[in-house]
Amino acid sequence: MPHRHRHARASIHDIAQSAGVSPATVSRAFNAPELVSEATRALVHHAAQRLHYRPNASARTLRTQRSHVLGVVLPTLTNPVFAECLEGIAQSAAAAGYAIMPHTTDYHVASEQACVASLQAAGVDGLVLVVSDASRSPALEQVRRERRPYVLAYNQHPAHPCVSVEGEKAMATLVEHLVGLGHRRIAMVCGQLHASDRAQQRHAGFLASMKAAGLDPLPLIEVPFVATAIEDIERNLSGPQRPTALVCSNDLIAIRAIRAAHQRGLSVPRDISITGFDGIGLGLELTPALSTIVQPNAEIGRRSVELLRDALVRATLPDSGSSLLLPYRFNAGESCGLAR
Amino acid sequence: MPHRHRHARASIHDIAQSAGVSPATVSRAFNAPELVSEATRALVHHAAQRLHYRPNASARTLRTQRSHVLGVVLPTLTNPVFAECLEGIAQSAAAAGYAIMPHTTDYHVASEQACVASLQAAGVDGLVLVVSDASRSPALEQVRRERRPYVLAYNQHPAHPCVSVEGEKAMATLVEHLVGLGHRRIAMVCGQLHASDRAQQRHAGFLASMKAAGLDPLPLIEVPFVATAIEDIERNLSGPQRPTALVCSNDLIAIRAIRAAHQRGLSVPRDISITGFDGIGLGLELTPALSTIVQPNAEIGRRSVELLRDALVRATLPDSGSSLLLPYRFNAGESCGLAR
DNA sequence: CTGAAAGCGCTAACAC
DNA sequence: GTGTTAGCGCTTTCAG
Repeated sequence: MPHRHRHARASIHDIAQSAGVSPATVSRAFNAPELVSEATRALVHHAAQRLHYRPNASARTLRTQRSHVLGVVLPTLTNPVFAECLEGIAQSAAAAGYAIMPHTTDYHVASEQACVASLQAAGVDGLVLVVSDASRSPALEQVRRERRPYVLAYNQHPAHPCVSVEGEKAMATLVEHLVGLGHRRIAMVCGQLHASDRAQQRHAGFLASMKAAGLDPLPLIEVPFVATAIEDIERNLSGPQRPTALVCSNDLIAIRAIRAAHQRGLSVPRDISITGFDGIGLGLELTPALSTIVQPNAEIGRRSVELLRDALVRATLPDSGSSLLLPYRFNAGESCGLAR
Repeated sequence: MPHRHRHARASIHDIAQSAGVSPATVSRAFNAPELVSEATRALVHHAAQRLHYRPNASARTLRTQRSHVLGVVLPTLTNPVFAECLEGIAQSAAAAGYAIMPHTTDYHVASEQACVASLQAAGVDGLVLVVSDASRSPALEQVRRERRPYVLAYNQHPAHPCVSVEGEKAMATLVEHLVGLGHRRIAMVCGQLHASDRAQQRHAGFLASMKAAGLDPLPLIEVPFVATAIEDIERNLSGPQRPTALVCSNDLIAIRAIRAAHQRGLSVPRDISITGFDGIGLGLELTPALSTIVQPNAEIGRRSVELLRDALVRATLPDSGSSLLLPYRFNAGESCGLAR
């Protein structure tokens, strides 16, 4: 078979031969140029360019035990929060010379663990994770079995290195805003509460600030399935004691709540106020613009990577002491109005 | 230093020793079990389990010249279209035993090429790409320099293997819908037309079907920057000859157009009709729900991976002959109404 | 400043 | 069915 090797990639050996030096020198010319004389360095670089040389990543990884790949485990990319975060991760990883390998779990706890195992097998140098519940997570146990740095994004837990915002406090801001607008009958809407520690924290913040305001929260509205979420919410929007405000555990749910309200013939914010949480880019461009907590989603991703990279260069594991609480901001938006 | 190797990962050698067989047998037990007797297979698996053995990916890659990693190049994850597509890619890649490495280009053509180069260096087995313009793309030339399979997603070009929908035809559906509602003064809104072959195709479809309807298209409204898009659109919405319908090149722009209309005091769809394109999940849940072309975004990702995987198992390169045109559907939505 | 040699962990001929 | 051997492409002592 002719031309079998026509497109075979040049190896360090080929460069060495072509430049008339040893493979070791070629390696040095790239990885420790200061150890090589200017002349040979030029020789090597020319040969490399001529032959389109690219060092073979797996050979290097095998030898150095460093893959320069970071693993990422996220619930889904269908929620823009995580897509925005991943974009941040991708950016800062690329800037630091790392590639990323993302996996999505679709909120399945078992899948979280499988993703971690698969990434460990792939030999990633570190992990950024968004887990359902940091306090009891098989995935995190799996992570800790190996000596590899990891950082949690969005999760907030004293036993782990986390990059997050203060969800409980942020939620208080929303409730206070609504109370200030005269709302008294306020209900919270969330997905499956038990499936997300973030939702739980936001719920805790909701309860606490309702109490502080001397108000009784209306019964929690749980909408476990996307397909039926709008109807589920709608069902809670009738009767004389219907809520005048809905506090949603995230922006996606808020968007569905707005739709539910409209289907009930309620205008937002005139007849009912609705708040979100997350600050997805789209939410701010909607009409009405979402009243929500804007988290720095891309920044959460970027900072997670930075923590990892720091740990990697120092050959130390990040611990809960390196956790970061990033500032959020309240977007008044247009989906809240005076109670009537 | 004691315990230096306490957490070192077990190698195939360790398993061999522990099971009392040769490394080759261990390898076979995993990769070609039928070549190994039941008894030794059990022996090996027990040893592997005991020592938490995970085959080292880079060693395997180095040896077999197959990384089982697919590279992905996308404009951004901030547009849900691509996030949904990446989710599809991630799913089917995982199902087929592949990991993925995504890179984002933020629509920069130079960055596209850099991403490809970096993925090639990383040794990916194949590439899924969404490029700005398939007809003149340095990234694609870079790809073709190496003998690795690649597939374009969303791009539609006769010289490349593509997974896409018929953008031009789909756009006609939208225009016909508007014309059927009595609209005569219709304008198209898009980002930078020259920066995207998809926008160009949609624009061509717009022009063609306007012509077919015997209508003169209003001047194209280009909104190059996200930050000023809403104002840019707003500026085109006054005067007696203002458009009664806006055809937007994608859903994100449609959302901004809706906002622009509202800021001008125009109600959608009563005073003005607006169409999108893409079918992002969110768009269908908005109020008003977007009138748009729904592309099977996750499916586009999945099928791209399938094409790649087929090529990989057959050791053949996919060519333009394997291109796939996936069905789209028209979502009437609520953002279009009768012209008035 | 440069080269020789060993080996990272794995798989695939080839023997037996 | 199983073992032996060689080598994928690279980096890193160790000599010189």
